Amino acid sequence: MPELPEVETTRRGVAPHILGRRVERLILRQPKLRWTVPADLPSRLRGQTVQSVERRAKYLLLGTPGGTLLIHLGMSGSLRILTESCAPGPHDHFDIDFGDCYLRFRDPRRFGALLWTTAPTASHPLLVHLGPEPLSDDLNGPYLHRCARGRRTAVKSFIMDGRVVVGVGNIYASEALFLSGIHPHRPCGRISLVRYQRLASSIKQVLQSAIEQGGTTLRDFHNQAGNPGYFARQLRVYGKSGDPCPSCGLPIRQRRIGQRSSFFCSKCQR
DNA sequence: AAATTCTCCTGAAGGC
DNA sequence: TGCCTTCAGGAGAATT
Repeated sequence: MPELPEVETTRRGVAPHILGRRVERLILRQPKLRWTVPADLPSRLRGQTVQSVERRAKYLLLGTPGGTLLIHLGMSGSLRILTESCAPGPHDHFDIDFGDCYLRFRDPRRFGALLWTTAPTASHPLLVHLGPEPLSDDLNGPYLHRCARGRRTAVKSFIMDGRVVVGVGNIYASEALFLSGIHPHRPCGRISLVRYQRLASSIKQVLQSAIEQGGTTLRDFHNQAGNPGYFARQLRVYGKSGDPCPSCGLPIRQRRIGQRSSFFCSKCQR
């Protein structure tokens, strides 16, 4: 599933193809996504020029003179650049036609989104309450420690809360907590500043190395095949229930925290 | 206010 | 082989 690293990889992959390009038309085949795409979006988008391709959290933001297009890949979404016509499959919900190339959105589970806003994106309801980007200096130990003060929620749910920090999905939450030796179930308000400093750098480390893997996907971005190696990430605990802990050898445990599968070592993580 | 539960959807995996 | 059930998951909305 697209995590922040893959959204960033997608951004870098599509940007050179669509920056400065004029939208000939939006072909909307399936408007029922996470939110129903307004029927007038194709007419609003026609003729707009893409001036910027940015990312905020897991949202892709295509800036045009008339407004901004927000795209979210949800659980199963992907964007591809097509340079020649290719018959759409059943889950190819929209194409943005730039004349000599298309940006095609595919999303089998339809948890993704396509939205349009004419207001500044920073004030958009979906973005305004978002916490800092994980790879920015705004995410640091003191910040997390301060945010967690007085709260009793499990630290894993805490770091997956987009109001605290964005882009830490279920997989990377387990990985970052393992790297920093913190038990995912520990109340977030009962963790020292020093441990939060370690957690902040673990989050950055795990996301940064995943972005570097995303670079592999980037190279054959045009391939039909999808994401070679994407699932072959060096995961230490995620999905490894029963496997030996890479550090101490005890079996990795699995438990649901906040309706999400969580993986950890009960000896190495306290 | 904070925390938990519900919801959208379909492909994959497991059971029989 | 194939049908049926269960589960996973991002994140906003609803509920407690």
